[in-house]
Amino acid sequence: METFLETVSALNDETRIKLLAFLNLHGPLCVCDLQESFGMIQSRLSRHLKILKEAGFLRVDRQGTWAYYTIRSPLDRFRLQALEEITTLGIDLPPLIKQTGECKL
Amino acid sequence: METFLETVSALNDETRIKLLAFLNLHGPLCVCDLQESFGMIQSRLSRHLKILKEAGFLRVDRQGTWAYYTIRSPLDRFRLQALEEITTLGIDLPPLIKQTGECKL
DNA sequence: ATAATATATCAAGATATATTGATATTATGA
DNA sequence: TCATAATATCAATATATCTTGATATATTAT
Repeated sequence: METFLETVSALNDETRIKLLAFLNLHGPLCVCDLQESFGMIQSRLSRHLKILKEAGFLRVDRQGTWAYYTIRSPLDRFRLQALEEITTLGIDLPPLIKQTGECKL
Repeated sequence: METFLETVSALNDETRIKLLAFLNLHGPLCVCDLQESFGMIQSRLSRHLKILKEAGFLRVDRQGTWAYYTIRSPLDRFRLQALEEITTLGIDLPPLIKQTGECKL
């Protein structure tokens, strides 16, 4: 119950649904890439990414000061089903803006 | 997106998860049966049932003053997956207290 | 029509969640 | 060590959601 509610609660936000769809599409991205792509302030992104991570959807890999977020693999059954559902929604996502090398936002 | 969010939002509450599990187990029940079984006040139940109904999980059949709520059938894919997930959670539910004939709460 | 029952809705207060701007943390490089 | 860049966290405010008690609606029986 606890876990299910945490999963569902994490999904209960448009921003986070878009982040899941976007990361599912574009693989590991650092916060500043997402910041650029979504035109969203950093603290807001960090918060949502943390919620998705703690709910078991995302994995973080740190490389220096960068934090690369990815869809966690393997996802358990229900989280995977939710993600699959999200991919069928035809959500329109912003274009990917990826920093090459340094970020300097 | 709209629909998905409504579905997820409906699932984002412990009371509603229990109601889904309970109705899935015990078939059509009227509000006063649920009221007795859960020891919950009527306005609270009505509200949660309405949310579940509007999110596509429940169907209501009116017979006189009674309103019988059931899991809607067929459920679409994701809602069904969510319900199946709920049934695997081993949630402990109250015993069913069913009114025979008149209700008179 | 009136009374009684089942359910729905509303208003108010309580609690949770989201957003923003500011500050803290951590790692890198000069 | 100091400065800078990337990320995380915090405090304040705004917004949404839940709960309760009161009231409204609708149906049945008298």
